[in-house]
Amino acid sequence: MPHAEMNAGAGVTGPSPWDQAVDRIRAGGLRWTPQRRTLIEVLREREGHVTATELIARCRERDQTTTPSTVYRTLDLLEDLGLVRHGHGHDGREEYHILPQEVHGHLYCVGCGTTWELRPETGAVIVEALASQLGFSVDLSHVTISGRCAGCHD
Amino acid sequence: MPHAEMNAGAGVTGPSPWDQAVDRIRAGGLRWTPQRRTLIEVLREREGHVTATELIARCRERDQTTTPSTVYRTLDLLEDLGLVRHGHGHDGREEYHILPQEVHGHLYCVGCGTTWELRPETGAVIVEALASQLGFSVDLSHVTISGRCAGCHD
DNA sequence: GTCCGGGCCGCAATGTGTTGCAATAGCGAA
DNA sequence: TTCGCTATTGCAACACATTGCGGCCCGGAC
Repeated sequence: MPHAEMNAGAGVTGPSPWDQAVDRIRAGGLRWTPQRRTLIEVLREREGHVTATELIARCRERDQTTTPSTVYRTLDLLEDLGLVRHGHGHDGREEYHILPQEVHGHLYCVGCGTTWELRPETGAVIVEALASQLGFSVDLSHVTISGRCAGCHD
Repeated sequence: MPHAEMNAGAGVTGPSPWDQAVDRIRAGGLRWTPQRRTLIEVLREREGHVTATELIARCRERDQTTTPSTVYRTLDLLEDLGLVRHGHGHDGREEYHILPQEVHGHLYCVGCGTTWELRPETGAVIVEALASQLGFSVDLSHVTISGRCAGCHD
């Protein structure tokens, strides 16, 4: 029985990290469950940022019996594997960054409500400033900076 | 009947902003209530950062009947008056900054759990970087940056 | 001193995130 | 294939934050 996922394009650029998820999970003596499968299916269809609430809703579309606690715990697990990262949006709600190819911070505009990713070179300025002045090593992935974007100056 | 608060040291450095709170509130047609009095008494004993939860607990020490909703609404009111500012801590919980003399961001160390205020000159670097590169004007008061402090590098 | 209007309080309900616990079920071993 | 260990689930309860609403009481008017 052919199964599309079994030969997921393992090209020169590398296979989708999600394809390794099953093995990575099992490698730690952890288990591959339907609930985890559902969440990962949802995640691989999306990119960028998602709120926990949205993920729960999408999982429930596929599996009515999805419970929040399971989703949160699975997300914790995936974060340990580096497949997602969580941060807090401008209002303090949990936000998950899917497949962070590179660690980045976020900007939130209180004017238009948009969220942008912080460009690496801009983030670097912040990281370096704090490192040199205070010896503080920033974890950019957890940073959301509020303010007003260029188009929203009152 | 002498009342200590009536002549609170209005010296050259200016009276405590809290002393003006009553008038500021009344000036807007708003009311001076026992609940608001309790919260302000709690606030004036503290400085720096407090979580909403802690404030509620301290209010309850003085007044068993304190309810969360009242505290949150009073804090909103005080924020309008500029007496407090709220932000989100590293874990997304509400944190209130008492009497922000100057707007400042925060650093949180995931190693030791300490929170520091961001020195103005360091904050300025961040503000300027984002302003010049992206035209984004940062509201530092709402920023909490996570990472590891100098003493916690694994 | 009393009245009256509207701001405010406390309750209750909702949404979001977290945790303890008993029962379930994945998966390696026999 | 069956067994057994234990990771994981789902429930329930809790914690924090927020909001709507009926009734209360602050404070100015008389």
